[in-house]
Amino acid sequence: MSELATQEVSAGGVAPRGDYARVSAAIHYISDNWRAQPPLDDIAAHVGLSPFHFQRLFKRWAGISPKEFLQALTLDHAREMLKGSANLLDTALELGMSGPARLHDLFVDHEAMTPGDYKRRGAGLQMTYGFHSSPFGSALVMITRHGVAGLAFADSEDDRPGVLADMTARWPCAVYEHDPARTAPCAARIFDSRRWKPEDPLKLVLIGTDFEVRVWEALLKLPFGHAATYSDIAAHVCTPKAARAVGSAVGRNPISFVVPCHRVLRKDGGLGGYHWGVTRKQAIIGWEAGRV
DNA sequence: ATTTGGTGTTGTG
DNA sequence: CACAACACCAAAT
Repeated sequence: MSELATQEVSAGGVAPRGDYARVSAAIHYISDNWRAQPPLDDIAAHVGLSPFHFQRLFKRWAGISPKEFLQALTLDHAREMLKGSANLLDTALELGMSGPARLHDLFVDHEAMTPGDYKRRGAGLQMTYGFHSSPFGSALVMITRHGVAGLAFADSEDDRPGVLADMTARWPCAVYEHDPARTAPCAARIFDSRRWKPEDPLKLVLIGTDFEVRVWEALLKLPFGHAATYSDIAAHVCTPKAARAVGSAVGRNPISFVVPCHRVLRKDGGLGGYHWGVTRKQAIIGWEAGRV
């Protein structure tokens, strides 16, 4: 009803030419920087507008919001990751079955807990944990003396307690000790790709049910920069019908990022979900795209 | 575009 | 033992 009024206000700056330049600059900026998933504030600042103005201007010209545009670019790239991976996955998985059970870009050596250990709900386990800054927000790292057992993400200081609770609930009988000094080197290494060395693999401990561990092991074989669908994974560990079961298992992946659950996408081309927020999944995909 | 009916695994009562 | 919940999927509206 007040459309006329708003039109008049924006007509104050009689320069659609300038508007076009700004939108165009924004599109280029987003296309160049989508890997870093820049927040609205950054993009707005780059074209010299307040976030509020910019968001409205962009939507008027492009038909979609800056955020939607960013998501579309990410999705495009995710689908590219999927392209050649169909056969690649089969061979990687088959080969990895008989050969050494390890290895992707972040060289990893893992051992799974026995089902018996799993049933004890972590009893007898000593977990040392700490929060550390990462490219994807504050990262909670949990280690046992056998290796890394947990990696989770928090958006802010405020949801750290919730994230910690989420993780400790998975092994309720374990003993937890807060000691960031001990987990810091581990965190530093995980997020610095220059420190990924085959001769000194990162040790992981996979604590889960038999089925879950099989799924997570499959994820470890997905090559950097490639992706698979939930049903691809299902076909390998069980039957293609089990895509949904795989989804749940992937969702319970306790060592996110290291076990690359962000490389699993929906068959219909969608991104699928992410336990720590789809935005984070996008960010990690972008981070990888920047290092192929 | 949305809805529906089909899936396997897991946690709960 | 049954049942509901789930980071899914394909086919039918």
